[in-house]
Amino acid sequence: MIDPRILRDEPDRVRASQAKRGASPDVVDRALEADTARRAAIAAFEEKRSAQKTFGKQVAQASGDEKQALLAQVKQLSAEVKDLEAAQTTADEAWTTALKAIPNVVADETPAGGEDDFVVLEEIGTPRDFAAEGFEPRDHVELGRMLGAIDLERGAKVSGSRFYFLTGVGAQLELALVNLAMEQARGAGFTQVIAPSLVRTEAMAGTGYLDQGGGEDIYRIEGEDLYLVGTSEVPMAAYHSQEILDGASLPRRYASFSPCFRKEAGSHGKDTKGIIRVHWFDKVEMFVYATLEDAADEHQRLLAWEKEFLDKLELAYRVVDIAAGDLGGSAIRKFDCEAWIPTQGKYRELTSTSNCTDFQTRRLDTRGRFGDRTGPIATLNGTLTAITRAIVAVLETHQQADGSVRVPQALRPHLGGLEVLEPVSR
RNA sequence: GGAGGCGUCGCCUAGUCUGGUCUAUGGCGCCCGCCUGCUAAGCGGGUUUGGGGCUACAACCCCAUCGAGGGUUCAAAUCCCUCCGCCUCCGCCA
Repeated sequence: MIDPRILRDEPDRVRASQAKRGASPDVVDRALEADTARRAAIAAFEEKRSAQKTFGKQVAQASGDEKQALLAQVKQLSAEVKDLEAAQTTADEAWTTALKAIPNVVADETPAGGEDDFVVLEEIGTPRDFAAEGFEPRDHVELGRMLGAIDLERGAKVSGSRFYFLTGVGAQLELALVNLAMEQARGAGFTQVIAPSLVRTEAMAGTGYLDQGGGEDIYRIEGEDLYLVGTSEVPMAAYHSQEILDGASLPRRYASFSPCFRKEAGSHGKDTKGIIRVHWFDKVEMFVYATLEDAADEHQRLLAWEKEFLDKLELAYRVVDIAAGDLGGSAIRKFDCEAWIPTQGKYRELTSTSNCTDFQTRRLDTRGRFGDRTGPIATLNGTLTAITRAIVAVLETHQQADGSVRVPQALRPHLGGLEVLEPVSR
């Protein structure tokens, strides 16, 4: 949730942000009304409660008839306190609901508009010209089959559509990518984490995911208060919930591995072929707790680390500044790195990094201690590598005419020195 | 999964049976000051968090906060219920 002070003191800033997202400003006024009502309810309750407490002390000291007389008087007061407390609770819940309905206030730099209004910040590398090389590129499905790396048929047989098995060099490739990512993260001072991929409602709601379309894309475990996470951003955001972190310890950087589960409910018919869009994949995610002042700079650093990794995979990609309407509700700004996918003839998202400022920490009750006071802190997240999409980009980009795939230099040490993935006969 | 025990303001801890000066005890740690060639020791003071009022987001006043949420009561750390977590034993298992 956003800072209530911004809502109170600068409601127009919030309205402007809503406009930039292409969303209604009504939520702002509803929240302001709820705030006024809540504060009135608090004042009413506290006044009566204070009177009740004073009375209670007299009761404790009195005895006999005097005590009975006091008890008779205070009984009515007690009933009033109870009603006012209930009213306060109701008003407070209404306020929280209204406040949570407001997405984060987007950054000034964030482009206005929707999905198609992104701004390309830079293009790195040059897409391979297969025509000039004299052969037609195979897509990752065919390459995966030839290499014995990806088994979609059996994935569908066992688990249904949008599932896969990684086999042989495919499995090796995943572990190599994970190791390369973790190695880089470790070198940059990140704490490596293996995070739980099932979390409680509290954690899932804290990141803001349940508010976006009511969690349509999220798997829930039947009969239990557990959700399967779509990213380890969720457990890592909840990791320090209800904690006060030493301000001097910031930024705290985590590189977290976890499987990710997504229903992909809203993407029927999209990317049905291959492993571009699947119900489950593994991912190494960077997650950072930082000061509010440092958050924008840290966001750039996360982007730099993402680029460093894509450079190691020797991919052609571009960096995109996502428009306000296409941001998650938690983020004020988001950069995607999109790699060139030869057989699709376009750039596809491989990594994504968001600056969520204090939006998540407010919900999850994570604060910082700065000297003798406590204050809000920021969270940021960024993909180091999402395995399936990395595999797609690597296979398609580095394929050779005979269906073999050249292994990028940086990956070789993690594949036992393997320089080329060769087709296998099955 | 079964049985039992436990959860107090950074850490440890008193208090819970017998509800009411608990505005929660004491120790450790930490912070400020005094003392002191320096350090240590000693002495004095301070030290949960959130919210509301008023305001300079100070001071001050008030409310809540004893794992969480309900309930009983004039009054709950204390009694009752539900949930969560931890520990011990048993069962099961990678």
